[in-house]
Amino acid sequence: MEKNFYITTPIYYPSQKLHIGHAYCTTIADTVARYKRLTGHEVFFLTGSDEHGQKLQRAAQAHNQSPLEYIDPIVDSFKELWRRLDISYDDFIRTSEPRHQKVVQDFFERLQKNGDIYKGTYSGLYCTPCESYWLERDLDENGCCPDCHRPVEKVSEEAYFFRMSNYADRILQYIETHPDFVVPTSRRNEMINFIKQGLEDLCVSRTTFDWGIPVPNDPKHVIYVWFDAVINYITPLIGNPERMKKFWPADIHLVGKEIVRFHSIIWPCMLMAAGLPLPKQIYGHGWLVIDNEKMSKSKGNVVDPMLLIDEFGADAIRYFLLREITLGQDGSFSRDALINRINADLANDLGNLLHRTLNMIGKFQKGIVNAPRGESPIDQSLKSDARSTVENYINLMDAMELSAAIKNVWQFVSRSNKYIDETAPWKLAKDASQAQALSNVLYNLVESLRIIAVMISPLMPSTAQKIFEQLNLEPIEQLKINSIKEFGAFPRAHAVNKPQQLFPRIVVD
RNA sequence: CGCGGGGUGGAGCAGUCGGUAGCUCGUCGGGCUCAUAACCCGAAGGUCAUAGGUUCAAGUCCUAUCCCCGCAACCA
Repeated sequence: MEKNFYITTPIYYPSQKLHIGHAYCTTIADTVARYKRLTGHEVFFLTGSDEHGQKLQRAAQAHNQSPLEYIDPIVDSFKELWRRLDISYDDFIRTSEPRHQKVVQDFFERLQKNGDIYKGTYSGLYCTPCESYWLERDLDENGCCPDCHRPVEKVSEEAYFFRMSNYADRILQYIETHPDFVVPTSRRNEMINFIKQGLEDLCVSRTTFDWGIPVPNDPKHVIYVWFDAVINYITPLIGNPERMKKFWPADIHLVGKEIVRFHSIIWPCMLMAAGLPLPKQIYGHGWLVIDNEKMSKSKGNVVDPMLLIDEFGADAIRYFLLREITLGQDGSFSRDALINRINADLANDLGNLLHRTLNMIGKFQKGIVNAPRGESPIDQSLKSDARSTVENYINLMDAMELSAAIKNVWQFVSRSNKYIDETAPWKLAKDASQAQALSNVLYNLVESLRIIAVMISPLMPSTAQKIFEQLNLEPIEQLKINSIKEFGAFPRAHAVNKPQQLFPRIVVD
């Protein structure tokens, strides 16, 4: 069994604050990373920021700042968001860092030496006031610059090109022969179709601005941001042969559907040219849609994840994003749906299960979990459901079916609530001759809660820890999946704590 | 004919290899009293966008049509 696991998120562009969509993507990656740690993998989880390009240079100028003066606080806000969201990344790449620049320049030179990067002429439609190239289809209805609506002119300039056309056949064949390389299938089909339309060489340098990584030995050119950006995935590894061996090729590049192309065509072609192995999988997730509309600044419907965390807590947001939305498809986000999930699933089902269980142990057994002895058919059925839930959980998580895996856990939460109804501990408590039966029921409930807590720990790390604290168990941090494969590991003659609400119900007026 | 995705009870969604159409919320009725007005059980509600076709059998495969959405080389 492969014991190393490398997962990445896109590196986000610090031209504005991150929105709920970025949080969605990073939450998926974090949950997968935590799950892999739970199953005994050594995990490397990378995220970062993509800091070059004309757009950022302009934004900085507009604020009368140098690019880094402008970018630094925004990148700090990224890191603050990830801290608040409990994102367990192992490294954070900033493409402006020297370690990255060096890797990019080395990469560029390597391709130059192979003859895969050559100097040519780029010709396009240029708007001088905006200092921007446009394609024919970008132009406004009068054939003018879409930004300033002034005429554009045809110009050409010297530029470097990556000989991507040479790799078109190979990447096409690779995608066709590796069904799991681009996921989901809809994206894979899209890529196959795209390549079949023909791949042109890619212009990989710019001279119209200078905020970027200089082309080696030709510093009036800077390297194209996408060429620069995708290389981030190997930056933390390539200088360290041991790490490289452990974690490259990456297991999953998790990306949004709109940039699948860069990751499943351009980046692999670059890797082939450099003689490096290709990542094992590009996973293109869907978008969050707000009230049936794409989220965008101009529509004013951008959702700020930080405000949501302030109001509802990180775990509730994480739960909602992963439970509500089928990975790979678009999903809708709304405040009503979020509150609904929190109340129904987190407060009523899970929170209340813990609360009523601990309350009964306090009331009926002075807060002590007694050793179980013997079992009824109902007990047996609960235990067998626990086992099959863990089994399904592992299968679904391994298949990246996060939503289905979580749903499966919640079926067991319901099962546990039903178990309380079936066994009616409050009746057993009134009959001294049923003391052992009562102990068995309460034991099975805390054991079920322990198992549930471990299963949700990749998804809701702090909730899982809170459950462990209330059960008075050791910290959950280092636990592995094996600890829940058998029912009955909960300690005996064990004092638990008084219940506290995990998720208060949210009252909507 | 640029490419792709989607149309499933009131709402939001799942549906693998074709084999009795499911889940959550909501609605209605019942049960319980340990619990966060929570929990458990039951019921109503769908000609699976439309029209054809293949098949013993189609939400699922094929063809055509209508509608919605995204991408198109800088928006997760």
